Amino acid sequence: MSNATLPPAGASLPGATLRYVIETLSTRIATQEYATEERLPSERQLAQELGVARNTVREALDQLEARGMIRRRAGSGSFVTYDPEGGSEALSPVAADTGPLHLQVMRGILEPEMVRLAIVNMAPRQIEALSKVLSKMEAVQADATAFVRLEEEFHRLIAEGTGNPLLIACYNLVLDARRQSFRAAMYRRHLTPSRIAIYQRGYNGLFNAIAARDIEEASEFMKLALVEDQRLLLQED
Amino acid sequence: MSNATLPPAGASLPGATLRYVIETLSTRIATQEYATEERLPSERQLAQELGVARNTVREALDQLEARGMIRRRAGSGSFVTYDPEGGSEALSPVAADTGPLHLQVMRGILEPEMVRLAIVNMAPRQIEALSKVLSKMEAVQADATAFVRLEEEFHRLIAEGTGNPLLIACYNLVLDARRQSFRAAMYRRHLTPSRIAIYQRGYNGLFNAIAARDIEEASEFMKLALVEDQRLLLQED
DNA sequence: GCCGGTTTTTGGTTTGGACCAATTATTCGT
DNA sequence: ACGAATAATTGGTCCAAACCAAAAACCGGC
Repeated sequence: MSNATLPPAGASLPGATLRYVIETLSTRIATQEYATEERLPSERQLAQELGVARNTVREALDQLEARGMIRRRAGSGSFVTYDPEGGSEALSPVAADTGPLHLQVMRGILEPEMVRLAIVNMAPRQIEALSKVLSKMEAVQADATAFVRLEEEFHRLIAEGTGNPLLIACYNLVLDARRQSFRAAMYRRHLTPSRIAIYQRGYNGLFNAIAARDIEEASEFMKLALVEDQRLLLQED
Repeated sequence: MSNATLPPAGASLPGATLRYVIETLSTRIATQEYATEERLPSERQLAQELGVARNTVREALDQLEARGMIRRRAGSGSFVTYDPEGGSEALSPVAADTGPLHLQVMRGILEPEMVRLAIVNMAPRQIEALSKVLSKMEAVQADATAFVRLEEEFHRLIAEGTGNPLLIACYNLVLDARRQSFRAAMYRRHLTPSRIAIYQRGYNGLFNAIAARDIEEASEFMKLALVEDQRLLLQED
């Protein structure tokens, strides 16, 4: 099973590696790729497969254990305790009862202002990180899952670009909810390659506006991306 | 490897080293050997002094930070936040590093839109709840602490009036930060009775606009209240 | 004086390796 | 076959080093 998602290579931003491992593993658990009660690969195997040090894998497993998704037994292995049924949820309780419309409204409020703040606040280094994510996006246009994850990373970088801890915290909640919505949408096969191409164009324009520090243009592109997401998420079946 | 106090040598029990470091440091903090607000030695120094690796020191500091005993700032150092006196209320980590300006920016983004949404969404019952809080505010104008608490309740009701769980969650973070800022401001005696009267007038106007479902008017009153808070919180000493 | 750049210090992240203890699998003597 | 000794595997702990970015300290020229 090639579950290749975000290549850990490149080693761009601090915290990126850990997040990648956590995201990957928790997704595999949530999607039952590692089924309930099943034993997941040894830490050393995971480290090799994901191309990271065992220490990092352990750090990730620590957090999954804290979330109650796995349980570890020395000498034996790590076992999935998460069960998609039975009311035990692994995702943030907020995201759980946030509908697509709620999400859309909140993004409409936050994102345009967020870009404005980011533009006047981002360091060149952060803009470069943004561009790196953009390149990765072009490279994975065939893989909708990977694309959505990179989109999220892109947005996260913009939020962090504002340098406002409160805004970052709030937007993390938004991203949680967004991830939730997109899981459902992708399951319904709404994210087609042609759509991805449209998105890609939007992000390129957004990035150029940011790099050029063109506030109004960036804000407009942000709104456009939102409208596109709206089409995708609120689409009828 | 010579140690000053409790040498971890001898028994090589698992976890002994970490526990030793945590015990040592938390004791030093509890006994005010590292006083409140004071900066404690750098991780590298501590590692050398205690005869352990920096990794272990960091692990220990992680736990002390989780307990709310210390707070770390990259490039600056680790500082004792533990205070043997005081109500010992743990504030959210987000609120901790959110400055007054960050808070103000975020409120400026959220609140005007929030009122709009609330107005078109609030049930009569919720409006009545608002009015009750308003009455209580008039009754406690002499008590600044109580007044601020009621203000928070007023805002929370508006947020809940939107019926948007995501927005509510975000705004809870904002309120956390606000509480934090106001603690400092009240300590500096900036919230005088005459100021409270001004606030009260603003809230009355805001409520009337909401009750009349006048969106623009309410949004304006909300912005006004924000400006007043700004005067209070960003005031020079 | 004081403002801007450079250097140093400090926490943050990741890697890689070594050893330990609990568990499981394997092998061997009878 | 069977059970005990043994080896291999797995998570748990700790160490050492390298590099990054944020903050602070420093320093030279206007």
